[in-house]
Amino acid sequence: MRYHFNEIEAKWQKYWSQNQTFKADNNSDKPKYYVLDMFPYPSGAGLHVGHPLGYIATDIYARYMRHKGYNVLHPMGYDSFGLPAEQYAIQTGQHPAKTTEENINTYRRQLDQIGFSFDWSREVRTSDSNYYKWTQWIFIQLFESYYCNDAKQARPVSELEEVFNAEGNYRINAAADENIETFTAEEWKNYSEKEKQEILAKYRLTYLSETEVNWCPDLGTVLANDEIVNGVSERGGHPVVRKKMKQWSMRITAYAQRLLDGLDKIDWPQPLKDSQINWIGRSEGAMVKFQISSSKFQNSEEFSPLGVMPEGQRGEKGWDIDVFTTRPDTIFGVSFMTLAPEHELVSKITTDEYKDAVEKYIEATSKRSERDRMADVKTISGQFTGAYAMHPFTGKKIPVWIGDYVLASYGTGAVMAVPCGDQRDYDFAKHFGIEIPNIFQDIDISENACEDKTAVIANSDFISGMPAKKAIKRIIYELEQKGIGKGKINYRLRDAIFSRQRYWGEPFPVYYKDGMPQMIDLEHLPLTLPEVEKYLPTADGKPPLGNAQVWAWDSVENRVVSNEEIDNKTVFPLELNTMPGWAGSAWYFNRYMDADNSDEFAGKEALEYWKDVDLYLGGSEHATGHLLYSRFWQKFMFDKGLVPVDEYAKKLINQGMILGTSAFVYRWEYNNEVYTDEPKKTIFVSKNLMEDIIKERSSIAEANKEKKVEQVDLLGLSDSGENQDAKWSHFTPIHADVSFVNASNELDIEAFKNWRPEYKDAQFVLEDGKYIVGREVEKMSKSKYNVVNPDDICADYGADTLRLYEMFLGPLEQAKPWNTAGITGVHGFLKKMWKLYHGGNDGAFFVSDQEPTKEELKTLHKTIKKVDEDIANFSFNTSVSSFMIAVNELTSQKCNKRAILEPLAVIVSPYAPHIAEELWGELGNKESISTADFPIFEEKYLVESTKNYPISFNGKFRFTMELSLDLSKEEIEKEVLVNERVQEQLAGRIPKKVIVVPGKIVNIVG
RNA sequence: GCCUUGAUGGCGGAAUUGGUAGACGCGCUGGAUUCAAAAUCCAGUUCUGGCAACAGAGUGUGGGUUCGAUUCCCACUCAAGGUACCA
Repeated sequence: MRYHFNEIEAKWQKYWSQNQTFKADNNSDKPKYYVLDMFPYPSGAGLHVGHPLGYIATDIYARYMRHKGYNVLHPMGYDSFGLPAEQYAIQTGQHPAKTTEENINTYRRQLDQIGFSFDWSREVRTSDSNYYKWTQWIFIQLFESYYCNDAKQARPVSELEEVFNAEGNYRINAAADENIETFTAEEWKNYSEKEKQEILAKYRLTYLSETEVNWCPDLGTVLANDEIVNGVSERGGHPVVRKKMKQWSMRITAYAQRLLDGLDKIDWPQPLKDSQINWIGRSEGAMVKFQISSSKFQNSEEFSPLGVMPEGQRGEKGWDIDVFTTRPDTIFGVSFMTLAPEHELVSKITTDEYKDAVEKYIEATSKRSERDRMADVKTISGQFTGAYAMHPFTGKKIPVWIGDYVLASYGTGAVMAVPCGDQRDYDFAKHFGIEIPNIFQDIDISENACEDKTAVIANSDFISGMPAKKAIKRIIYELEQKGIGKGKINYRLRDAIFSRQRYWGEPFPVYYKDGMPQMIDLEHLPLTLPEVEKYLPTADGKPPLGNAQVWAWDSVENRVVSNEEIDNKTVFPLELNTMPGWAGSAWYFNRYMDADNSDEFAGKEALEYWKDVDLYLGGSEHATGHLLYSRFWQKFMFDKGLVPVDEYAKKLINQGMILGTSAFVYRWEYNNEVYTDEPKKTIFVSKNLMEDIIKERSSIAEANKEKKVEQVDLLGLSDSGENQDAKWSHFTPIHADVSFVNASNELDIEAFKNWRPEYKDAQFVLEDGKYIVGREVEKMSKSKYNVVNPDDICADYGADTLRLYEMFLGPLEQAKPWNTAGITGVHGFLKKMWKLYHGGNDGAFFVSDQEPTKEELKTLHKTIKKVDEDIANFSFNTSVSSFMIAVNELTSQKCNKRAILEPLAVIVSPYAPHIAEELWGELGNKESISTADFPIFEEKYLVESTKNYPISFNGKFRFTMELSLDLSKEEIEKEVLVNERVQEQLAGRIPKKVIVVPGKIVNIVG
């Protein structure tokens, strides 16, 4: 019987599905183990061989843990809201739900044929209203919560109101370290309901605010910074402008410190932790308040009396500029201040004299996106405002400038400029001829600023002579004494904008009464997406939901009604924005624990049982998106007592990308000037030929250094005369679809010609009658025509071969190129393994019940040991090697013993489950192999009595000697020195020293 | 610039705490089988010299520690990923 993988695989996939073999139980005496993959967005292109890599690794782990006696949860689902389905809907008018459904079906078919042990009964889809009902509910919980800095956790907003009623917000503000205007209990009670709501919004964990965003008018949506390249949208290249919009935001900044601290207790890759640490960007320093003079006061050098700005000189209330600095010790080096052009004080403090210039400058900078400004480091630009601040310690007048090197979004959007201690300030000062006072002892600043923190401070009054650390402490103390500053920890992390002007996302459970947002009660959720005619923004610039006819909330009936009823006093407009892509993925791992629950996002018992993810696997590209937001939501839900742990994934591994091997053909282009009248010819030159030509050309060019080489006919195409004047232009590499190329890089010319009409009549210049393509490793992508489809691999070699080969390619965490040619190796291994069990007549199944030999047991047990270790280290590639070694050895031992082959099937089964199930069945077992225990490694089978010692001379290996392992150091040395070959090597010399490491090596130093 | 990761044959990669570098597979070369091909099997395959035994070199570069370094330390080069006027 031959190894008919297609039949075997179909048979067992059907068996697993019918018997629900991998359904996980929420109640079990076994210990739990939760293995999670990052769920995919179901794109229209389907899976390529890069996608299942991580799923195969987790599937091996899940199956292994089942063999080891764990109750394993291994679920899968779809992150099914997203832009591509919406773009497709805009183009074709098809409802995104429909295309999404179709894509999911394709994904499911593709996943099923690879033989994953997913518990599909727990499937989640973020676009399913039974799921997003709970996403909406979590949003409401965030709205109803604020971050209490005393308790260091989220608390109900109702508690905050109680505090305000009792004592105002003085104490809360002091703890929160926020710039929220203070009020007393009395004042609070006198505020209108609307005023109260506006104040509470400043504390809620999700809130509406005017946010400056990257607005793309053509796409009708807000773009994230990384969706903009060179000032235009990445998708389509449309212009992008900065625009203020009312948006929902998530107060993730409240959790900045806890998100940092939490990293210490989870086993995640250090690079990933580093990028989160970077993203959060904690820096310690101080806030300092600089008072601004009134525009009338312009004349003298200093304000007096020192430190207190006289009434007549001081600017209006609220004109003070707060700055954040990490180097308060350099404050005596301040010679100017710079505000971001967008800073709210700019228009107020600018004097009449400079108004025009400042407006012009702001106009010029607003045209550049923030990212643009940051990318362009070299150009120094700025404008003096005419205003002056007072130095808090010297009373000196400090000119206030604006400059686009200061970013509105970091710190307070203003800096105290210390040109001697900061290179950017230095360059700015040099450029505009501003004074550069030196406040460092024995440091030359004539060329560059001194950013070295070990420099001693000088010329700085009471901190002169102090090292930085001490000076910082002292300055902060003095600032606090004067009441114009304090120590402060600043974070780079910004609150996350949570609104999108798109259709295919979760609707907010929000309607607006008097312009104030109102939440819809849980019992009326889900609030499902309305039907719209067009998926584009409305003519007046509203999001796509603005096209919906039935999108108003009846607050009495508690249901969605037609917009026409808004005139009615109890009917209100619903929110038109939808939630961003990361909303649904920020908590899905909890839903898997109890996916069918319709009363709760997940039941308490299920949450208590599964608790957290033991192993989470996915790409590192989610480091600062999904993996940060989901940690934030988990911490919030933990604070609310909704989940039992505040970090949801104990261990995380980033799988490396599988790269494609692109194929290139080389188009030779004639000089267009010569061929303006001719129909353009397309000639492709075979790779090695092209390389020879290039080489030859450069050597001809070398030989004729002075003469210009213009008329060279290296291809011999000029015989007809028509190409006599052909000038060299160059070779253009063009992607050819990899399916046209065989293993020896030979192009199927006919297939290529039929690919595109413009190649129909192309000419090919061959070598040895073949067209050889060039190859290059790139990201696997449809646009590079280097995508390899797993369907083809499964059909040609089988799912077990695909699974083994993906693991065999290299370490899981490393990026590695795919090359289908190598797949015959692992496929051959499976065939060889099959043969071990089918040594009967005509390849019939045949195993014997004889006692295995010592050698056979040794092979088996060293393999068990290796695979145990490899799986613990996620080193799946080396396991595949050891399977090959085992099968090679057993084959040469002619082993057909049940006592060896039965456990062998079990250890292979996590990797190649179909063939293992089949062999397991043939061995006479009635249950699925997944119920079998993993064989136990026994040391006794590996114990050796002798060792082939490597004998080295001066560290250089020469030959081996077989010696008993019972020998002592001295005995080994004795035996070695009397050996003939050793004597030969020594040639009469007496060794200085003999190093003997029993069981390892002998090294003779002479 | 900063942070992170990496660099080993023609290719993918292996080498547990420093102890025989190149496991395993692909590819390639030769052979068996076959009318032929596929499939299968056997042998060889880091480089240089040599028929061979063997000798020399060798894990990005340069230094160091050590009896012994792919492994540890220092400096550098290159590549990939992340991030960026972060005050």
